[in-house]
Amino acid sequence: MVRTGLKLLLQSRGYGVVGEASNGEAALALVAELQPDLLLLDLAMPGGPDGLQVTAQLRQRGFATPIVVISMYDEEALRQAAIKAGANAFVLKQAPETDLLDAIARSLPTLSSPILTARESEILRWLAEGYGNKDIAGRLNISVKTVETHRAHLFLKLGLQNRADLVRYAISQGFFQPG
Amino acid sequence: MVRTGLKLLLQSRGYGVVGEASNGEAALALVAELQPDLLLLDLAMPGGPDGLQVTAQLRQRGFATPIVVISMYDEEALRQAAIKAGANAFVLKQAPETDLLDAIARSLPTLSSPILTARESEILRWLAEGYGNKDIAGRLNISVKTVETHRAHLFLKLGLQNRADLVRYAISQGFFQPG
DNA sequence: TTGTAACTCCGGGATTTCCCCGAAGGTGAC
DNA sequence: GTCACCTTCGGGGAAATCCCGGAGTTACAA
Repeated sequence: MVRTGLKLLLQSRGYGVVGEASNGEAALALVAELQPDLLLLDLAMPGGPDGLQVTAQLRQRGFATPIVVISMYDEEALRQAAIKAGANAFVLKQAPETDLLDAIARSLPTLSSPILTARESEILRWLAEGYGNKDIAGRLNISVKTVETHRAHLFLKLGLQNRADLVRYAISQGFFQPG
Repeated sequence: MVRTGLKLLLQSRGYGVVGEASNGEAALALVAELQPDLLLLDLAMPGGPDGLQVTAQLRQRGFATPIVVISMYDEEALRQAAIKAGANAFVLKQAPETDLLDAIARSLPTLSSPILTARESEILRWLAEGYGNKDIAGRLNISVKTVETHRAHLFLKLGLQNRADLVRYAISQGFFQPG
């Protein structure tokens, strides 16, 4: 449940979640299998190795995967232990989500999403809101043809096929909420 | 952070989140102020009254607000205490999100959305996925005209204007995830 | 039995919108 | 200068949309 919530949070900010594990054993196996760009790890896990041990294990096995550790307890000792074990960041569960997103962003310096020009982003918003090419052209005082060109570039850059994809992409990027 | 995740999870299923509180005091005040349709309550909260106490307090004050309690610990005594205090459901944090959604659905019996026929729901899915009328007609072995009829009915019933609205509606109803 | 209403299916025809092709001017980098 | 990119635009064909309209089925009520 909590994992699903976090997953949605991450997806809403444009991150893809390639795997989930409910315990330390599974986490270790999954990291080896999926080679993710980043690992989000809860210190407290049921049975088996806890977050600290998973972190240490991964580092011992040579994985450089950035690790962001989440903890329910705000104790300096825990923080230092996590960092010492090899974690890149330590975030409290009680902290606002911006803390987590900042920590992830800091730990993921090189990831980039397709780069859209200002005009393309603008038109993406309108398209995803459901406006037709003609409406958008009117608002921006350009021709329908120009809007179509930008739309085509959006499809190309984002690898999308249709407007529904565009809506989902915009939602996943946090442009707005579905409801 | 966790609250934001849960919020997204709920929103992705069509529920609106009208308020959030980080402790028991604030929760009590917010429920009185906002009169929500349902209260999602963590048993463990920092300082002040915990989830059990908040539940009991609300019932003593005459609030009939359905309460779904979330707990990290799978102990029968806790479950019984929560129910006895007046909670409508008890869900474990480790449980899959469907448990939470089921519990909420059970506690919110009277909420309804527009009634779609089987065919309409089917076509809504395809439309929201981004398929064209022609594709859908081919898949379902019906004519494009029929697809258009169902689409028109969907717009009428749901009060929507365009396909983007349809996508957002489908997402908000949990037909699929945006990402 | 006879409406009658809802669902599902389909067509014609006019209109609008979308989509794929190419292309031209401007800007900035090398 | 050349090259890449952004932004702008048009032609032409495909698709979707928006008006109508009707027909067969089921189900339920008068």
